[in-house]
Amino acid sequence: MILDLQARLAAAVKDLVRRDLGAELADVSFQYPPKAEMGDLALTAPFDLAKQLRRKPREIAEALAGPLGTLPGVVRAEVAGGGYVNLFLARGAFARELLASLAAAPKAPSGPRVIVEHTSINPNKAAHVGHVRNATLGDTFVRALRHRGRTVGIQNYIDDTGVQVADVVVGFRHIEGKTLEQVAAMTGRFDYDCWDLYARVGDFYAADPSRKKLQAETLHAIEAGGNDTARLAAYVAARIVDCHLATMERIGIRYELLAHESDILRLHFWERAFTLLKESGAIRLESEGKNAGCWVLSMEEGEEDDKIIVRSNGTVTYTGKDIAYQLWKLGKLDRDFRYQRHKTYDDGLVLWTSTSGEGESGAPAFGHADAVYNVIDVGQSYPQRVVKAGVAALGHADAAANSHHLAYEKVTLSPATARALGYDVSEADASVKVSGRKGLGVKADDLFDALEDKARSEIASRDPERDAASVQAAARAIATGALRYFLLKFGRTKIITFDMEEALAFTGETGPYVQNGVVRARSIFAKLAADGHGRDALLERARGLDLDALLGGEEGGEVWSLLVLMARSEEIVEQAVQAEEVAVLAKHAFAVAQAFHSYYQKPKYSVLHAESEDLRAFRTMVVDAFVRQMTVLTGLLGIPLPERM
RNA sequence: GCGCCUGUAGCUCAGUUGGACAGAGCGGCAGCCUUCUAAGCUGCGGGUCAGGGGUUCGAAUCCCUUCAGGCGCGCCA
Repeated sequence: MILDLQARLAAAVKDLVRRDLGAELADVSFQYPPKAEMGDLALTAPFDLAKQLRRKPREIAEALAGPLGTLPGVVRAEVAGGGYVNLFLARGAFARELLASLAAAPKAPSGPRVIVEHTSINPNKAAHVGHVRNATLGDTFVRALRHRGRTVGIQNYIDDTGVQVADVVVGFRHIEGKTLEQVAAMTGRFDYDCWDLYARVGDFYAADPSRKKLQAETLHAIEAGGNDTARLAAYVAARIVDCHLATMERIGIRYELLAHESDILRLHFWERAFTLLKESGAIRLESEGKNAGCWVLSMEEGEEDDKIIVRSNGTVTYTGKDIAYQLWKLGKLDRDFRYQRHKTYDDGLVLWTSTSGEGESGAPAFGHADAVYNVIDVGQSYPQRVVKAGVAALGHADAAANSHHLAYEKVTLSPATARALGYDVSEADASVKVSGRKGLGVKADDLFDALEDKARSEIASRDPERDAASVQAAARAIATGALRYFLLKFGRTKIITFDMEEALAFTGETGPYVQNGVVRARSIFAKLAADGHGRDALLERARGLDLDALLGGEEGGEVWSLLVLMARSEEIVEQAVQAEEVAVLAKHAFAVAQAFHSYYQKPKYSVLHAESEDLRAFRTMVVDAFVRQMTVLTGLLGIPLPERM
């Protein structure tokens, strides 16, 4: 909401500068004074103008302060520091505007069409914490994009023909000697069983390197299709994907399309892309040198080596296939998948899957995006740059510019956590790498179970009488909030050294802290109702209050700083989208909750025991605004709000 | 060798396009529950922003350089 105000003020400031100083300001940026007493918005224009006008910032600030103080919505302006102009806003009007914006319905998506691809776990074993980091980042980014008006499609890419799936198939066939029927008859945690089996396959190859040829044969059979090996692989991948979907749904993460590698192969996306790349001259056939016989793509920037797209034996590299797929996402490949319904979520959202067989009618238009965000770990930066270069080389400069790699760092394990998982860790190690090959990692469901258990026991220690269903619902919400906040509070370029004890924290800068703020606020309404005060009547009464007066003074000042912080929310969401950094959202939600906790704590600001009906109405209004704002913010973070903690 | 990322309080991390005395959580110490649930609040202590140089009215932030750690650079996927 503060963005609108800033835009209005910026225009006024430009006019003023033009009229009084005869100078042009390109941008007017606002900052926030370090202390609330210093003002509500800080204008840095005098610094920007200093060079242009060859005058001291302070002098310019003094010249501007007078007229700035008379702008609409501003009650006074003060010069501060070396040349800031601090604006004091008209509190009543500002508060009314904020309240109106919080009451308004969210706007329907109308902006550019965007695809976000995230999760994309190899379908051969259970998901681990690192995968949850990917999914949480992607899911939260989607929520932020939608909030800012983008039309977003969520895709999860399934590499069902890769070497990882082949390895598990080798395990089933050659270690365990199982047929498809026997595998299908397995009960229990299939993804966990495959996790262990995958680790055993690593040992199996290591014990006799000649066994590696089983991997090659299996991979070949999977690609060829129409045989028992391929059918087993398809079964394993499909069943694991369903495990992953169930795991992610526990923390509120859903998808709209499962795009399968096998369909990209069968529908010949690559062949079409190859034709386009050759025709446009984007790739060239090398006749000599180390890459003789290969089709290569020149990397634009720097002295980088050419990237091989088609090998001298005529087969395409992984990166080549990825270029084809990216072209499809951007609507630059005149091929399409066919689609089938995979499942319907309980709220009616349909998850579609790609297919190369018969398609079903009713599928929305997938692909054809104006912008694409691929959420993939930072290790894939180079291939992602190649994909982008490939799109650009085809002459799609805009599409290439709109191809984003949302790169994030890995999750490693703290020595303590690795030891708890039964691994020997030397004293010197600061962290331990997760390894699917070794079966070393914290499984997502195990972590979530641990969080739920902890939440249940915390609840039980506070309220032993509470009924089981209510405990379960709250425990689930708290576990989700704790996990999502934990994974979101770090910047995405930061390696997270995962420590079980730290992840299980429910106090301090955590999801439960944020949730608890809202729960406490809501409990005020319940108490009010029990005491015979209607919330709606109080809110109605608040409409008639003199907010300028109430927002002055000691309590008013505290409320005012809470309102200003809340008003920054839209700006923060936009920042998260622009900087592709959702951690700022998490930090902001925490800051708002913190400001509220501090205010709420003081008995003298009690809503229930307010000195007058007007004060009660005023405080009710504040609490209501906080709940509304936090509902938006926690919704963006995917942090559910339990009825009670 | 080239490229990217990271280095800020004892620990884990924030720090917007350069801006006002460098912030939070945890841990430590001292307090606050017949008071809207204490998963909370208040106070105290804690920093040569890895080192050095430069640009600027102003640098944790930009440039150069050194050091330390991580990742990437394959006719693997």
